[in-house]
Amino acid sequence: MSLVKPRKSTRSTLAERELPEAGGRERLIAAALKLAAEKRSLLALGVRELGRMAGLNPNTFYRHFKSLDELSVAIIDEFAQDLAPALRAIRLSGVPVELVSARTVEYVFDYARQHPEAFIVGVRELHGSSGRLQQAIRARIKLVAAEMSEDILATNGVPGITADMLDELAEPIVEQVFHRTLDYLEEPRRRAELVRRTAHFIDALMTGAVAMKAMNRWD
Amino acid sequence: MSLVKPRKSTRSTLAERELPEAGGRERLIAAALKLAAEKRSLLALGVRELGRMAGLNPNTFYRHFKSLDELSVAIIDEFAQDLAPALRAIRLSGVPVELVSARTVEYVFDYARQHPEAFIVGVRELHGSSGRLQQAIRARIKLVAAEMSEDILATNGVPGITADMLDELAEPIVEQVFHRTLDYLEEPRRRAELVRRTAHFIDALMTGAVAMKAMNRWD
DNA sequence: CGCTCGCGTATACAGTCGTCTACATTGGAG
DNA sequence: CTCCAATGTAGACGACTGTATACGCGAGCG
Repeated sequence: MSLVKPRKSTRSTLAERELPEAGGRERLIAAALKLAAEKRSLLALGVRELGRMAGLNPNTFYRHFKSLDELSVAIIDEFAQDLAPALRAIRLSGVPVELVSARTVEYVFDYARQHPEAFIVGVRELHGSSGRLQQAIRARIKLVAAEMSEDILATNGVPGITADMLDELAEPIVEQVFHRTLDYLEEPRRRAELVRRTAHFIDALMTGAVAMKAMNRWD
Repeated sequence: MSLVKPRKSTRSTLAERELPEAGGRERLIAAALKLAAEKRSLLALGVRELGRMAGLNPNTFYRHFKSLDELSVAIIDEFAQDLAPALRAIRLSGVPVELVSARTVEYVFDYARQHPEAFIVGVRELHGSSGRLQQAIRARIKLVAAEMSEDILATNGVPGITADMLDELAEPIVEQVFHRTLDYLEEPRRRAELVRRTAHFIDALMTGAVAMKAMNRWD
């Protein structure tokens, strides 16, 4: 058994990420998010402007990433990992069914408040010109939607709704919540209303689908 | 009464727009749409790349537009004018109520097929980094949504629905249709399904809102 | 100790950029 | 006819770009 002490590098641990002396990679990621939220799509950023924003020489970029494409994918991966399990926890938490929508929406919106740039950039790239980034983000949306569907069926959260129906409705719902995070970030005075409206939207969609099925208008 | 013959210029009429010899302005607009649909936001395009795409010297851009911002607004104005009246015509046309959603969705999707770049760019800029363009596009969405609300109420198209409820629901509906145009453009094999699903979405949302109101769950 | 690797910097180069200035052509008005 | 406006081109300039190459430093290993 090899007892090799790992080589220490400037790749920071999670704790270090919160320090101003974070490593080059993290500084470039933070710089990219900030610039993409303010200016242009991740893939339209410049290596030199990234370097300036990160307080690094532009060439340092190539020490960590082969391309802007690789940087972009790394960013999406980084932010997509925490959210889905937390949403699932809310849905399986025993919150009264009538409140699940509002609680979930609140959670997502507050998460967006903690990572505003990630959400801004996420929504932007979902509709951007890079098919690859779109697909990466859409895959995450599909995952959240699939879990949501499973949970709703498992808990009988919406009596009368079927897997087929959720197959149609889950993604538009997740997407709508995703979009509304930007409103939530931009309009602090309307926050309570946005939560209420978004929860209404979800509940109305589910309720209507069930009613339409009962009337044989869901084919 | 002054009988002044209007000065002829290279500003083309609508018929001329379809000729390869269209004027500089139209060529720049077409070039901008094409580039923005393929590459980057309108405001991130370059004057020289526009010139190249339009087959013009880059300086010609400044003969027609003060800035990329002005070009962008001109593009949005150009494409927003035809759609709203046509949608209204469908809603007021006497089509059976159960079919209005599908007919409207079909019309919008086919319109998008005739102007693919405009829709691609429209959705992109709706979520882009230019607050001004966002607002311009959102204003058009609000207009379509407001007219839709009026028409639904005037024709009693959705019995039980109120102006308050439509105030919440109309824009998400219009926005959803707008977004789905891109799927319609990108996935020809799924076109019938996309029409059906989008119409379902609209009908379910309305039906659900009415049912929730009847249950006193719409506050 | 010397060597290697990771990560940072500096310099350089060729290319591209926006925009300025000047010029040219055409059509229409007086 | 001359003059002016609209619209197009060419050349120039300073600034900026991505990326190649070289160098430097510190940590860790043998």
